[in-house]
Amino acid sequence: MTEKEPAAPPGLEAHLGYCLRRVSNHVSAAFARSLQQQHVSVAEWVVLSQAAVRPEVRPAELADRLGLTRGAVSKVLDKLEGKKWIVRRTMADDNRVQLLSLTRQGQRVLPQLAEIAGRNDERFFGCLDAQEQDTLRRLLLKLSEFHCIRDVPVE
Amino acid sequence: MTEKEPAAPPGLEAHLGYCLRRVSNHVSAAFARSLQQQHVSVAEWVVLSQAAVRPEVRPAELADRLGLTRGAVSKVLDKLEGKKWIVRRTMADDNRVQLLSLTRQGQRVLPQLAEIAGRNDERFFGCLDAQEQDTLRRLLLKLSEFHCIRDVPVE
DNA sequence: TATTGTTATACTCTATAACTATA
DNA sequence: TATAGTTATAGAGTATAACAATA
Repeated sequence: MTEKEPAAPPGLEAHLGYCLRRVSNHVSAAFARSLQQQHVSVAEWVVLSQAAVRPEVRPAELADRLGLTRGAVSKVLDKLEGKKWIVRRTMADDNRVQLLSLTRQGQRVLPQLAEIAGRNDERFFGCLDAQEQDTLRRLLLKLSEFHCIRDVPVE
Repeated sequence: MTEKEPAAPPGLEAHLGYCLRRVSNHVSAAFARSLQQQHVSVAEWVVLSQAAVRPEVRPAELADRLGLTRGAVSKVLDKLEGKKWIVRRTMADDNRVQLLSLTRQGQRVLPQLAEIAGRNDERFFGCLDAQEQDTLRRLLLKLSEFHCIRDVPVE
């Protein structure tokens, strides 16, 4: 018996990164489909969530935090503004800067979207018991912290 | 004190799916960048790996397995054939069908790409000890099996 | 000049569906 | 008619870089 080759997994499954991606893509795709039924993209959900958590956030800060260009953020904001979920206000001191905030409608919609995310989580991770879920979360957080992953994933 | 709100995580981090995606996107992006330095896309790496594991595989089977359309697979094959890493042979019994196989050059390149994947894994998951890595793999496999995830992720 | 946000353009990846050829 | 693979077209999403307004 060799030590290195498990013989069964035919190459790709040997890589942890591959296993992670396979599972992650599956959950994310399901989530994206659920959102899409409400005509919401993942980027919109992430931007809306971030704007809710950081009142008066600026587009530039969102771009940094999300790992997108300002142009890309600008377009997402166009969509969210079109839905009347956020408003862009010009800062009094510096007219170049925009301050973002959720409208009442945006505040009402956010928990509905969060519930979609919650249901998606439940459906997918429900096959793990509480302790396993905890372990998984702990390992993911350890990886996040070790590598200083602060970016909010959009794609 | 409320029971539901952990107060600290501001919304997004409450979702396991979100944590998973954040970590997965980070590893995958790093991997994609490493591959790109060799002018190889993730889709090309996946298709090449699959063709190596299943000699004489047909494009249609790859499309099913990868969750892509046949048209998309056709284009990836064009690229791989252009690099002389695979060849398409017409099946003798049925001229509609193609049988794929790696060229000698493709066979030589594959382990080099696998090493890139390996190094990427090591760099990223190295902060977990052997047991933690094992636990993570076990949890991911459990999720894969429970949800019958067979698709090989491409994006 | 430097900075914030917008826009014009192009690129990549993928799907849909029409198409060719074989069966 | 049905099937395997290709190709034409279109759409989503993003980046790059030129741009306007402001500082």
